[in-house]
Amino acid sequence: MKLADTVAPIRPATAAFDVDALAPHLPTTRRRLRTGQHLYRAGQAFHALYFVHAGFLRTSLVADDGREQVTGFPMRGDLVGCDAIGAGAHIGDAIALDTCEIVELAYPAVLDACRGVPALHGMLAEAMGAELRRDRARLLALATLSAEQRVAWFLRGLARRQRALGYSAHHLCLRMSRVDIGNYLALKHETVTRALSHLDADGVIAVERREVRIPCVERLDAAAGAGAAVASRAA
Amino acid sequence: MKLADTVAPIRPATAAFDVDALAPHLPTTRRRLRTGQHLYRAGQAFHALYFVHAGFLRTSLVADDGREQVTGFPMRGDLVGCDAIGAGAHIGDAIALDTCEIVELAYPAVLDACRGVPALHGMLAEAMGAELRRDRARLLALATLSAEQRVAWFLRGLARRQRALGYSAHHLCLRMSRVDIGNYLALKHETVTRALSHLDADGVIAVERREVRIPCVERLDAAAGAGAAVASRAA
DNA sequence: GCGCGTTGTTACCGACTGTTACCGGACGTT
DNA sequence: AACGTCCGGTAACAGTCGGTAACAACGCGC
Repeated sequence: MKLADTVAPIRPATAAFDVDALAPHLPTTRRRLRTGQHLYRAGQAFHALYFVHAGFLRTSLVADDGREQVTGFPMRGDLVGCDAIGAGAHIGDAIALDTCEIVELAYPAVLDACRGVPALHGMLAEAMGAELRRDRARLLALATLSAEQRVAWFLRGLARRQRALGYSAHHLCLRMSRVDIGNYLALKHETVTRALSHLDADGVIAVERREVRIPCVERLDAAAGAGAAVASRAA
Repeated sequence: MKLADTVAPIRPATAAFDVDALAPHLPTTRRRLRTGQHLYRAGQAFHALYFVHAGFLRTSLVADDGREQVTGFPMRGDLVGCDAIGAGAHIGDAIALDTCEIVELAYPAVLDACRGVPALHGMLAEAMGAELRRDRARLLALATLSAEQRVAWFLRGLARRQRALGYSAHHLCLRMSRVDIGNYLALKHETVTRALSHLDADGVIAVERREVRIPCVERLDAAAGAGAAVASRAA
């Protein structure tokens, strides 16, 4: 049975990591997570990468003193856990924001599987390269953008990913709390609220709790300011 | 001829990437860069990774509108250019801060070389994983630390890497300008100067232009605050 | 020597964001 | 229904950092 037969296959342009092509060469297991369940926790032994087949997660880096930095919100088509390769243990948590379908790829077995198939050869390295580019685009955004621009940049990124998966880019459902968004963007949750309210007042978006409507994507691009430029290339 | 015969070999604990073990299986070329010369520029076709055998560089991410974000200061033992894997072209500049000895590793040939030798199998993935962890530790530092703590955290990281390479951790020579440090830490150069002056006034360090003495590493750790905790694990 | 550009330092002011506080609503538990 | 908790929104206040400016130190070419 193919991995992606319950829903439409993920288009190559969307997924850096083609788990369907890999599956025949690697024994994979599927896991189902419910909201709030952990995929892994900081300190747990690292023995597998995880491919998100459906659902949304939140990944974080956890410091020794308990401080937490949200590193991303993986969704369908994303590969999770790469930052533990070479470390032996996971350096942060991964928690489900809603019901998730996860494909578990044993490490280092996944290396052998890629090795055996020329077409899959650089796939893992390319997926990790893409993750490096995303991290650095975010660093640039955090370093150069104001609070309001960062929030617009964040919404813009979510909308683009939704659109890449075939959904509408004009309506978002934020699975994460204001605190999570703030942690991701190096802001406090009050500031996130302020920025969302202001963008709403300006007519750029329409916010109601965790529902966001984006009438005009171009206006959101403009609100994200100059930082928008690099995201399109690095995404 | 071995690659590392002009100076002492790099200890395995220091270098995530063991270029000496790889060399017999891959035709490598050496390049020499002088201060100010570019190793690559944003937009150039990506066809090789670069291993720093000696010298210091500055890598950056360049946005479409020309804004630049410094992403790191690679030194002896570091692998440069990984963030271009899968992108086709380099996403930023790499410039020499002094005379550099660079080993050029053709891509994707380096994948084949690793594939042929079991011992080198996950080496590239592990080096990239380490880079991901460094990026995320930096994100945590930028998100949680004050300006002065960030500067202390930066100096502390430099000192640790110097010590790992066998040099003294009590004396640093900053190859990069205040502007570069500020860009790396998401601060303005005046703020970097202020932080350095304040740390000097407190007796934590002694600064004179680009020379920094660190009489007591523990005091620098303390000045870096809580953010110091994660760096040791993620570095 | 001299002028000039670059880099580094310090001071002052103001804007942005963090801090604190309080309130309301949604949700689950007893 | 009553209660507590979590999440979200708003407001007043305070602190940090950026913006600007002026100046000093150094390197460079003439």
